[in-house]
Amino acid sequence: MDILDKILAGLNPAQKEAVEAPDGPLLILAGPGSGKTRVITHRIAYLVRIRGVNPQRIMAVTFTNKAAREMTERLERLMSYAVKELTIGTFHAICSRILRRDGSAIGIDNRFVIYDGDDQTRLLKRCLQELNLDPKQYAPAALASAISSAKAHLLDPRQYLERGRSYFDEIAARVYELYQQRLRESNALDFDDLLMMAVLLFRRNPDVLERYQSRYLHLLVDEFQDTNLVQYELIRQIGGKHRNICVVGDPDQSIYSWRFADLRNILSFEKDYPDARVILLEQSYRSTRTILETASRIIMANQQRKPKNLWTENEVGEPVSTVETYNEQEEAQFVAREVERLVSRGEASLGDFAVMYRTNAQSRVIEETFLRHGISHRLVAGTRFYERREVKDIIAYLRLIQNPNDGVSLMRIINIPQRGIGDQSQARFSAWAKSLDLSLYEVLKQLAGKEMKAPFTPHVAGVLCAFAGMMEGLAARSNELNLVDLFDLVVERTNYRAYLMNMPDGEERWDNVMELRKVAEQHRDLYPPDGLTAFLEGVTLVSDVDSLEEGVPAVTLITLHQAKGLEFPVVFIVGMEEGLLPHFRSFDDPAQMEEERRLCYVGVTRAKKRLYLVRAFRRNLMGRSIVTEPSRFLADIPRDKLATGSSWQEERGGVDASQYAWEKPSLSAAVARPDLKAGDRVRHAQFGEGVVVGIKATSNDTEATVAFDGHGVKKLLMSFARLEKVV
DNA sequence: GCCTCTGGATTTTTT
DNA sequence: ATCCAGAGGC
Repeated sequence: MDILDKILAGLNPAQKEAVEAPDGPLLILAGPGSGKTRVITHRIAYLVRIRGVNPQRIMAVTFTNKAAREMTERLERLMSYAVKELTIGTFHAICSRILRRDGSAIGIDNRFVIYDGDDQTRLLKRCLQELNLDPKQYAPAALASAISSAKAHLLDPRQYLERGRSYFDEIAARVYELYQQRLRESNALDFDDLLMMAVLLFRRNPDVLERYQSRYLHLLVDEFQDTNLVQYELIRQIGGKHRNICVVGDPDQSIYSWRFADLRNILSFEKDYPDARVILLEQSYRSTRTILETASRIIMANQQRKPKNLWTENEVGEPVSTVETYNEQEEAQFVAREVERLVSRGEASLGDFAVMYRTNAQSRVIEETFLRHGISHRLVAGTRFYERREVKDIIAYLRLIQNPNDGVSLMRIINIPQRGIGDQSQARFSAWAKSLDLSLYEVLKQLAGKEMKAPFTPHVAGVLCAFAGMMEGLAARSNELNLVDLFDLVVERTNYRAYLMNMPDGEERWDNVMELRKVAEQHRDLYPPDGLTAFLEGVTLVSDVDSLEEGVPAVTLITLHQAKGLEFPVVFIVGMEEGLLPHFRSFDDPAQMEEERRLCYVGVTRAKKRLYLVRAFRRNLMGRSIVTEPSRFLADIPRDKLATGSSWQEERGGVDASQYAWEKPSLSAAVARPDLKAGDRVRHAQFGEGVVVGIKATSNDTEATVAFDGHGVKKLLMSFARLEKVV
């Protein structure tokens, strides 16, 4: 078969048009399941194999490493050679590579370390302390977000201050300035720096930019709707010469505005590149017609959007199931039983299922329930592996070896394992370094070399010297040892195992250290310093979805955000409630509310065959059980798409048992008290006497709303609360 | 300096 | 419910 036929085989006309589009800017607006990844990969194959473009001159940017990996794998099947020569990666990974290579032009030492969110918070707290600011008043998280915003908009502290409109902004600008100074001293970059510094590098060094511009003849960007201003600028810079910029995105799936993703980038694109060819991919191959129409109806309610006309040739499929359960335990049980039911009927296998939720906290009940049911599952995220204490400790040692200036890592491990350097000594140590205007490590080194006398007790001074000596020793060996041996040496010298084994969950923690060692083994073959660099970069720039393997026989538990770009035959979206989806935090902001809707849309469109929208009538939030309202998004689903005739519009808030869309989850302990009715007078052990205001039947219990004399209105479960009827 | 206890706050989403 | 910071005891 002819190569071109092979590349175009199975593509629809719009996809073909995108793949074969001539040079010049290209904007592809692609609905969910319309084959956008396919289009990008096939276009790359087309460029290389038909148009004869040197693969070294193509850059493809993805949102996650996983997407990059998948793209690479698909390309290997399509072109079998030269795939390694392509530049494929996330914005962060690509920028990091650029900065390692050329960052020296703006004063960045190529041994820089990358600070993750946790490191960033630690550093921010130190900055707050130094500025005598109260971390309660100025939450590190809020400051981190302000700084992140500044960087995403390419503002330095001064520019940020100029644009500031509040007292908080002023404080934030001051913190930002100090924070940035500390980063620089530590030879460290945070995630946002990677992007911002790359842009600055290009701005200040046209010759460097020119090198990249000339090299990259073609630039392809996935998930374009989630790019922010820096990323947009970066694309503009690198693609500026040849202007063969191909961006693919779906405005309806833009869910990262809190990371300063800006939908206007899509509009800007058409303005900045008026000659851009716009291609719409509207045929969807993923979901059943019912699911696709449900999704369309949900997203249609957004005001700020361009209408589009998604269609599919797929079968109508099963109706969407909306299910209300009593509480989150029952919600989880419903999911578990439904999984069991479909599996036992042979309709699906474990790997086909995904349970999606708005907040990570929701995963817990599901996980516990699955454990009890013996349903194997994999939790995307959980306590993230690379954020675990023991893992970060070892990483901190290795980072410090690579880059002695890394202040955050140094302070992290200076007393781990315990060396008797407590808070007091640590504070004195850093204050002293500051007064000498030396980096922390520099001070340590001089201390060890007896070049200065320290304002510490002899004991503390001795311990610091020993620590310095150990680090020096490790650093000295780092050039001759491969990464794994270095890893082992760090663990051995620090006696880290014994330290962990002293803890109650030491075994488990030690297992994590060994798991990390396995990651290190992947870089064993690299030349010593390169292995360390590659390893450290890898462990910082990974995301949780990256480790998600396909074909594992387990149910996937995942947040709606993480689920973007994935698909599953059977999807459960749990917590379809006001306050969760949409989340409370978006209630007062229409733009945010539209984003919540898009998030819901993303979730719904992940499903190929079956979709369940589940909610709990009661949910435990911050310790207290509260009564929920069905998500407003449910009201937009047409009746005929649902599993039963139940209509949320009519029954909003209603908890009549007959309204269950799916089979009623039945639990034991059903205690109905038909003898009790509104108006009855009752007595409760704690609240005293009151009047029954309402009675509601739930799936397995009865709930009474009682107005107590002097205790206000309470909702009580008849199975738990001992209510006595007062005659 | 370190460990333990208590009270208080705290939960959106993440490269 | 759980995590964290600060206080107080060893």
